[in-house]
Amino acid sequence: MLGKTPRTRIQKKNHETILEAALDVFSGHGFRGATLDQIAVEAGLSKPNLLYYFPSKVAIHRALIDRLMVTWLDPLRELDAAGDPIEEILAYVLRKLSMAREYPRESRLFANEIVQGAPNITDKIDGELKSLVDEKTSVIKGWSDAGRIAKVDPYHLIFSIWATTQHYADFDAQIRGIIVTDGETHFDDARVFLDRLFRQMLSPNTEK
Amino acid sequence: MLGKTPRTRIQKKNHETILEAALDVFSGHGFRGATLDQIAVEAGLSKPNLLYYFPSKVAIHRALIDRLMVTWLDPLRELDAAGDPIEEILAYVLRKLSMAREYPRESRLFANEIVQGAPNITDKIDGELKSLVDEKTSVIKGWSDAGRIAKVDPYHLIFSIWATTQHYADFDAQIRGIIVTDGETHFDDARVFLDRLFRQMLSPNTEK
DNA sequence: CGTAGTCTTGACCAATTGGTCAAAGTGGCG
DNA sequence: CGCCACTTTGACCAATTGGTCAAGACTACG
Repeated sequence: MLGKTPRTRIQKKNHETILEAALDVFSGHGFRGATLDQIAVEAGLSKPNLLYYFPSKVAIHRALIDRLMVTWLDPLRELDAAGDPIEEILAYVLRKLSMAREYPRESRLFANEIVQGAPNITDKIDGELKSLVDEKTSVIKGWSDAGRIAKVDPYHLIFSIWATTQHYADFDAQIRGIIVTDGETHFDDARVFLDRLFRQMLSPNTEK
Repeated sequence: MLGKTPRTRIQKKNHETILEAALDVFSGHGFRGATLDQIAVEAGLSKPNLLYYFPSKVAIHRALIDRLMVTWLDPLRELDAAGDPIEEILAYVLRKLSMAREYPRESRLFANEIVQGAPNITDKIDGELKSLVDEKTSVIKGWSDAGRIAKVDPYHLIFSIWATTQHYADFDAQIRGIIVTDGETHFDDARVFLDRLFRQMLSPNTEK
């Protein structure tokens, strides 16, 4: 049996291979829709071999979620209370948009989980996620109260940033059906659009 | 066997009961995660009885999607080229937000499907959805070109409206974990926030 | 009533799926 | 080389799942 942390090189490599394959399969089919056989094939391993490295299907899923939860929240962590308010928030928007482009599978993994009621990650949502959001919303509220940005509900600001950026990863299939460009130019267009959208709202001078 | 349309009263009733139960189960677990037994229990019918009214699991899912596709696009259809541009778009935002509150299961049904690559509805996306969006974006572009609203990419405007409004239904579990209010006041807050967000962006006078 | 069509279900089936296990490899180190 | 821990897998299992079927129950209608 294996301990919590991989020790040998071969363990490290296969651990990685499995998680990579599992990310593909889980993000594309959801937890229930994914099968160990699919993951095994994708990883180039046999099913029992998978279960030599991870005790169960849920354990693989859990390991994925645990690992991703960290990097997923990084863009928000970097929001700097000491920086220029508007530029800080806009930089956060761009960071999130970049993650949607570069890590769409991770985005969909979370989306799948949350759409179905977040059965396996309620603890993480109520825990680290909530506390981080609480911290950053109070920073934003500080800026708002000081008149450095327009008066906005910081929670809904963050929700709208999440929604608009992750949308490009999570609803990619829909977007590709509507915008038929060959390349991925819509990410550039999205960058321009979202910058404008949030800049307008945050700008404090445009008060009535 | 049954024809395409229910004929007797009892058929009509059970058809309805099944679709209602199926909406619950499919929206909460995705297509693959949902089981006929769950739907049967939820509907208060036996599994073979389900299959008396629908030939297969996919047929139930298909019937749901078909039925919902119509009403789901209604808010966009109502966007009136003859109305006041800004108020038309803002009214559309509110209509979408209302649907997210009143029909969260429908929203999640679509979300589940699209996140996983829209395997069963690509035809509908490339068909009615795309043509409707094309039509309305050209209306918005007309307003934009005429200077009646700010210059914005109409496609990304619609995407951002979809994203921000549906987010309240699809990511409800996350929102509830972060905003701990007892009631559903966050829908009212969202209304205010989104109105402001999009009004600012669309307002033509705030040009540089 | 009776009977023909409609509706319902218990029993059953084949395929899939998560997981087990014992036995067979394989790598590295003295 | 020889040994031992680590790694891999074919065969197997019980549970679940979508779907079938034939027999029974119900309903409407003459």
